[in-house]
Amino acid sequence: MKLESVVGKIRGCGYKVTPQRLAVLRALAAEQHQSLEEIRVRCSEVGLVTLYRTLDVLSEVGVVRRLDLGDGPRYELAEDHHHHLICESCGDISEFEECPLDLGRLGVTDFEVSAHSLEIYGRCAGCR
Amino acid sequence: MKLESVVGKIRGCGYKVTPQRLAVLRALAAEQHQSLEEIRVRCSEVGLVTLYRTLDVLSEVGVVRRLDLGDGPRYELAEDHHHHLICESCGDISEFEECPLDLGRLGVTDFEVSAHSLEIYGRCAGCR
DNA sequence: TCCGTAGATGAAAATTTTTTTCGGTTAGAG
DNA sequence: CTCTAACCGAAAAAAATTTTCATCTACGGA
Repeated sequence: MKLESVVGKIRGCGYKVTPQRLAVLRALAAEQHQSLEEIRVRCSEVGLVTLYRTLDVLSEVGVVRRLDLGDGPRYELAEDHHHHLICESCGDISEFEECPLDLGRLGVTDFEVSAHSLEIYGRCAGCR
Repeated sequence: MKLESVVGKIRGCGYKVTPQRLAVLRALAAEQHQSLEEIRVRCSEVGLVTLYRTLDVLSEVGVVRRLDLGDGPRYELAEDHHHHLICESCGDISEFEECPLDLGRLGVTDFEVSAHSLEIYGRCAGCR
């Protein structure tokens, strides 16, 4: 993701671009769907409270996506649209881009769809 | 859902059927996707700790499904397969049965799918 | 470039949520 | 009817998240 556009989004919402926010973004760029603790390790220079607040801000701005994959909350950069494959055996999480969703087949009217999330649970190749 | 089959599942996993567990089941039957607090109100005779443990047991047994729809955890009876429509404006949650998923189109091999969850976010009719 | 200020930061404390401990109780198999 | 593994609730502990508050800083405007 272009840092430039992220900075634009942050400023666009009236927030400031601070070293702490950049550090969190850098930490998030290292790996998708990290837990708070994992992120924290990657940017130990940022205080815990600030980390919570920063993730809130980045989520609000649309740069970060908050996930709930069964174990606690996880966070990832919202660069591309993708879904998750979660192995119930080893806990491994992987992504896939193909969206096997046929929204046309969804028999719902009167609802303006803005986003969706799909998680698939099962057993990964290694665990079978 | 047939109470009988639920009791069977609980016993089948080596758990006992207690008045508290039945009370929680009754509370869950009143409405889908309730928060812990909502459930608690509906079965105030069950201690908080027991409520946590009961939800764990019922989830393990497969009678209850734990949801993460953005705000804290929610629970519902796992009677039928369905997905959720979440209104980002008023927070209302509704269900739909039609599963617009074409798993065949999912380009993933080497993964044994056992379940999936799909949530659709947007604005409901009333909020538009 | 310098200033003023709205927004940001971190440490500590407060809250909220969830889990553990433990002594007493009970469902249900035999 | 008995026995015991499984349960229960209250209190305490631990973990997660939010609030408070005094101080600091990003950055728009002079």
